[in-house]
Amino acid sequence: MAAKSRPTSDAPDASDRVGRIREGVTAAILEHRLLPGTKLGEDEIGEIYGASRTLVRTALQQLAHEGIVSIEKNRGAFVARPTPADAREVFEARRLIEPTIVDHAIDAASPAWFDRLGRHLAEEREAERRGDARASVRLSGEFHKLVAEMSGHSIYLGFLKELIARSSLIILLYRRHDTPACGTDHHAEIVTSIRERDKARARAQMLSHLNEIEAELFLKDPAADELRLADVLGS
Amino acid sequence: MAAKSRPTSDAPDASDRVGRIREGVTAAILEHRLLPGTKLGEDEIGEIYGASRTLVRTALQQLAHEGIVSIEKNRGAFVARPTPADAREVFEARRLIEPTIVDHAIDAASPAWFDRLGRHLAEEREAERRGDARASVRLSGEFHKLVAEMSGHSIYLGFLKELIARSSLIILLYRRHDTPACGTDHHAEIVTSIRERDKARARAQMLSHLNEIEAELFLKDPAADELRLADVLGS
DNA sequence: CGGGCGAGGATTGTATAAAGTTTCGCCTGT
DNA sequence: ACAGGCGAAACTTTATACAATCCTCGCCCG
Repeated sequence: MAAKSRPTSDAPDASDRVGRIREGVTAAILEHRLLPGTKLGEDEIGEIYGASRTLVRTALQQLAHEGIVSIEKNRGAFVARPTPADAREVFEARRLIEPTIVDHAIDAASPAWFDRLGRHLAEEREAERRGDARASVRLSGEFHKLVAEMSGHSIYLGFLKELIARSSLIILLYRRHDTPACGTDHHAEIVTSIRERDKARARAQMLSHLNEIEAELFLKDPAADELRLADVLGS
Repeated sequence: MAAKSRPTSDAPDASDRVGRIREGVTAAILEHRLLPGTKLGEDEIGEIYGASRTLVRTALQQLAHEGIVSIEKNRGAFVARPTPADAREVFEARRLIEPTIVDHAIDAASPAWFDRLGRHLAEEREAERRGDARASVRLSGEFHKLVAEMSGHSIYLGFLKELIARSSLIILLYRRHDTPACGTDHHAEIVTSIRERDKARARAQMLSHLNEIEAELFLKDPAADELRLADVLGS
């Protein structure tokens, strides 16, 4: 009973002010309204949410643990700037974990979950139709979280939340062109496989889905003049 | 950075007081000096470490995120009490991640790492010889963390740290008999496979090692009158 | 005119104090 | 004698004040 089973993706407790701050900042980061490297001043955020610095601080610490905010001692908190190496690690971890998650999700599938999956796909299509790139990225991540919730595996869910948050940041940083269309189709295919309880196909589809997402990225590794400079100075 | 004085879980910066508190409490929990369910009062800990409640609080929040401390609103922090279901999830996650970690460790293996592995095995044998069960459990966990460090995969390392911390708690809660002897041999076998760069064998050995650890546990699931009562009331 | 140096301002880190909530003991009423 | 409620103490939570640190900008010197 260490962790309560929560039906939704995150904690939407209206009374929990720390949670509200965390949610708000997370959403702002994942929807690309806050760019990597942006300073997150404590007073500034506290002013916005009408909260004291104490609460802002705990929220920022939680986000730092999730990997989407980096805290530098005596400097403050900044939106994290994942390196290409980070990106590769994140996607490798996702390729390891998510096929297994789909497996479990199929075991735990029920009509109620099918409903939720269907509704989510509709939401994704709707955002896609509107051309709302921000919502698309957010919903794309939430799809994966939804599958993880289905699996009923709280540890995998926790890990995946972290990976998803970082992934969204990575995608927005390193995406090559604006090609957000293909993702939805993949999701629909995966849902079909889940409905038909075809584990092998679902796993394969999830894997190739992740591979395609990563393939759309431009992970300049030893390139970029600034990066080389920073690397030289850092070593 | 390769040769640190202490290969403990996190950064043991002497100047970082929050880190010291976290290390101290973690060690106390993992060595079974603090039993699950024990209240961790902020004043109490602050007194011990000569720190203000502010610092204690941040340390406890970090430990809560790691899963070895549970914070209940307006109640305080307690040593986490993983359920049998939690235990199964933890070990399943370890069976998924650790074989992959060994794979990467073999890729990154170098003489310096072999040295560290050898020294660690010696430490484990020494603790075993002394019959120091507490040190044995701690070192056993640190072996797995060491392999994860070798892999150079920071995300896997972070995940594994969480899993190891919870595992230690689980083992101390649910172990059947006192059979701490077999672990060390497995570790030595795994190191041998790493030295010989035999990935397949290393993976298999890691997997069976984890299976044996879990097999030594007694995970009473739907038993215990109290548990049933709590379940009924909770739903 | 360029570069080092120091004071000022701003921001974070830490401690302390006020406010709200829970818990435990005690007391009363039946 | 026991159940129920009231009240005080202890704790967590939140806010605010203080101290330390770092960055910026202007000044002085070479």
